Amino acid sequence: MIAQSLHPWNVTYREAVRIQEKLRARISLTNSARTVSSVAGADVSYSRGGGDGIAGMVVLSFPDLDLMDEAFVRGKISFPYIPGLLSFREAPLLVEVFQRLQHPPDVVLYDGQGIAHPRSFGLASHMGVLLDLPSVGCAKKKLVGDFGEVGLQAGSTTPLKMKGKIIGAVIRTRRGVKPVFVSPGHRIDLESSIQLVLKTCRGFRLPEPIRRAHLMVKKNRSLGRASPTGK
DNA sequence: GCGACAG
DNA sequence: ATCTTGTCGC
Repeated sequence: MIAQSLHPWNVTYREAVRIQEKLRARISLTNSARTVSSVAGADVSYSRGGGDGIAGMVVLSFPDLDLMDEAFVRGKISFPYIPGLLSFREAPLLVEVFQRLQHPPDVVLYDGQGIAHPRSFGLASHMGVLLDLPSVGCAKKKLVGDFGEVGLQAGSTTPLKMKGKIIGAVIRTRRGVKPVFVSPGHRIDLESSIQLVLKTCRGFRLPEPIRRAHLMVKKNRSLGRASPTGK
């Protein structure tokens, strides 16, 4: 159970930034999982206008990537989208959906940044700290940082830097597509983050866990109302 | 003041 | 993210 008092979501921009600056100290960039036998993917989709949304998570075996578990939850989205504060908009529902999983994963891939963030505390890092579970950020666009050309071949990577420090990697997960931006979230290092993303790709731009979560969430949205069990 | 700007 | 038709390519 997550202590509500330590993780308030109804906050102002200033308070949110303050929380990030405080929680960033809890991040660990050392691998904590001896072995990875399951990898989860998370995603959130919104309804038009943005009153509420649906968060979903799928757990796949690793390295086989067979479906082990999945869950989704529909709820209100109160915080607006502000670059740098995405977690205050999506984390509430993501924490809820995570708690509905029957089989917690060894690591979770999030559709957003890890430490490749203005205050080194993107969505993946925030979720990792809240759940105290290894996490990796895999975004479709960069939020911060500079990088050079990325090889055209699948698997090519180039470092993402900010103020001279390597904060992540830009990865071409597939030939002919735009690269993705990977950065460790919590309890994992950059090299392992990169390898995890590459090993979970199955011919698509996005790693399978995130891709499956995205499809699952979007499917349930079209089905209308939420399921009583959320599963 | 002018860009940049996860989902 | 979401709003949207057709279209190019494997």
